[in-house]
Amino acid sequence: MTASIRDVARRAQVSVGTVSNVLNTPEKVSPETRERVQSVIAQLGYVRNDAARKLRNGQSHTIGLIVLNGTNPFFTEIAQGAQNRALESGYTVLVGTSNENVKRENTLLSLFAEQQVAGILVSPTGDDLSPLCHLKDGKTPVVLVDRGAANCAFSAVACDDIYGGEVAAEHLLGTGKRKIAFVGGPITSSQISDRWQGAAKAVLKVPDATLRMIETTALTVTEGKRIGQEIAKLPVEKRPDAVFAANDLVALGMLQSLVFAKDIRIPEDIAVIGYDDISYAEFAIVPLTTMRQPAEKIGATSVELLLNAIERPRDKTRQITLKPELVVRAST
Amino acid sequence: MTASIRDVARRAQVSVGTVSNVLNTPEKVSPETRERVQSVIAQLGYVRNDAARKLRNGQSHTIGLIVLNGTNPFFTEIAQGAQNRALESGYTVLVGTSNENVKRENTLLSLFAEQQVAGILVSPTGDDLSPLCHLKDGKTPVVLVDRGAANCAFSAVACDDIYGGEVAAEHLLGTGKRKIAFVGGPITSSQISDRWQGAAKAVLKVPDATLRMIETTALTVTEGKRIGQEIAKLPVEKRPDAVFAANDLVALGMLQSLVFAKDIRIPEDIAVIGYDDISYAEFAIVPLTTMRQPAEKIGATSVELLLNAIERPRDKTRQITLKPELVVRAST
DNA sequence: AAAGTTTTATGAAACGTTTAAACGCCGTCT
DNA sequence: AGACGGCGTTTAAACGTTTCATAAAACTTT
Repeated sequence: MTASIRDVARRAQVSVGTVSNVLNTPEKVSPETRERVQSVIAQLGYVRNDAARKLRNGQSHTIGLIVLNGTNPFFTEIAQGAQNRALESGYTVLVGTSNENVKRENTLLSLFAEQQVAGILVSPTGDDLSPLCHLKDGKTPVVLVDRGAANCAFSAVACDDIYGGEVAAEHLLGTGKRKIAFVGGPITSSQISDRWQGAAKAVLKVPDATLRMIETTALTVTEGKRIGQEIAKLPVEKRPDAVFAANDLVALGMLQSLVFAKDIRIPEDIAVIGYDDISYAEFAIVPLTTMRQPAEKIGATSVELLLNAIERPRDKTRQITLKPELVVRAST
Repeated sequence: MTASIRDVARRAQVSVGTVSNVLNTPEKVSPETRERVQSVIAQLGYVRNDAARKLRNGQSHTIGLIVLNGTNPFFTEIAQGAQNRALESGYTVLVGTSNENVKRENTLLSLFAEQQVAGILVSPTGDDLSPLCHLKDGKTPVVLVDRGAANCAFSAVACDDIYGGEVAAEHLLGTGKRKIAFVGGPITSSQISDRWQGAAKAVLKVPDATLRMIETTALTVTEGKRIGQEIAKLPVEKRPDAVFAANDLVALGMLQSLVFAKDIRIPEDIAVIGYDDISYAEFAIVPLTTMRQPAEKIGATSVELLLNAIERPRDKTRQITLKPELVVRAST
């Protein structure tokens, strides 16, 4: 149906090998032949068959990326950063969303394996990294995104969530707040538990400060809204005077409920801080104070590490940790 | 390096054909053989080589999607809807972002062609659909997303932007506003010019109402902010009393500038309406009135049409038009 | 028991590309 | 004149599947 390298060869009166050379190593072909072949290629609208190519030389120029949530701007920015960096080196990125679902993550993983991806970028859902180790043994490089590697089995671009949690809590304490609620979950995810730990560390340093955990089932706007409503229903003395939301989505949802509760002013009665600094945090109903994570940079750096691992498989794995940064706005 | 179907065959003491049958048509293989083969597959951790598979039977189960802006939630929702629907039918979606750049769009197009995608979903950047026609002649089905097909060359899932523009403007006029500014651009994009036309239609029906165009270079938050500042700088009598932003991103940016201008109240002095109803519109500093587009449904429907075209190439192309819906919030 | 039918397994060809080795040609050097 | 090297080109094998024609074996029917 579509023109193949053989059709081009016939039409240009050369062998298939020569056409292939025009495509891959043009300097090996004499100028006249090269031009003749190129004009036939244009004429026929020939495009390389990537499947045959991949099959022949065993590796593709595609890398797989698995994010936790395809609609969270934090992750779409990571994806954007990754794609741009990958494109620079002639790689394509296949993006998949696990929705924090281990099964879906594994489906994607085997899909990627079937595609013979050159490497995989993954923000893992659970604590169990064994499917990934399995892949690694099979020689597919893997880089962990937004997650530290417990041991040094993987290269990783981590974000210092303990530090981030600490800074966030310190900021709330610094504005005079003492009854802090941490809203996030499920706590099984290491990002969340790290942020919690960081916050706990900061709170311990202030004698009369307290920290409590309000657990969500997912880090979504809807969950944030729900928790916000519950807090608004509480009698005034039982309410926290500050909320540390585990990400901006949750914070945005909470803001929404709290703002419309009639006896709550933000930040005077309840201050709210989020995490990630998604683009919409700035435009929220009350501009949201948050811990900025350099999402694009995370994506780009991950690709960088992965390309490294692809090209020099014997190199040691590398762990890069990026620090979040406090951005103060009206909500605190 | 990695196990192939031949390794499996040898280990299971059968021919390669049989292994292939176990994989593709298990009912043709006797239960004992099948189990033996399957256990060897598990043992060896064998995964199909998709490249070889594609090569052999000429078609892949991948479809390509090109969106205008990978960070606009409207498009990420379309992508989400498309992926989910595609997954149901065993297809994978390759998502690319053109950033409204014709060159990048063509790069992606040829990338997809090399991947032998089964079909392409595209929200085209310019008015020139000839590269797409070219593809179509090459028998790759193409479906236009968020864009009507001028003639019937393509199937398309369009959104009735003229109607949307009209409803939006009518709403503003209905709240007593008379000096309306349309903020959007570049006007070359058909979505934008349709919305503008719709608005013009509504304004014409009201004798003392005026409509003017303020052109942006891109539909981004940054551009919205800039225009907002310019409007705030204008002397009061020259200001519009209502703004129709061509999408929510622009609206959000404008809101940001206008809210912090000291002598402007929203919606009393200036009302703002957006377009798309991205999830963050609801949580904006002033909850944003907007025209809701059913993004997920657009994605899912597009895939539906595309699968149809893939399976029955001779069928007539179909045009589906979805209508947006007015969502009134505090900004008007 | 022979002929026919169904079930199950095999073997080889083909998909389109890349690549290493081989080849022929021409000019240069001994 | 013969050997040598470069250059440009061709040839053929390989990559891992699927498919289809064929063969062998196991039942059914006369």
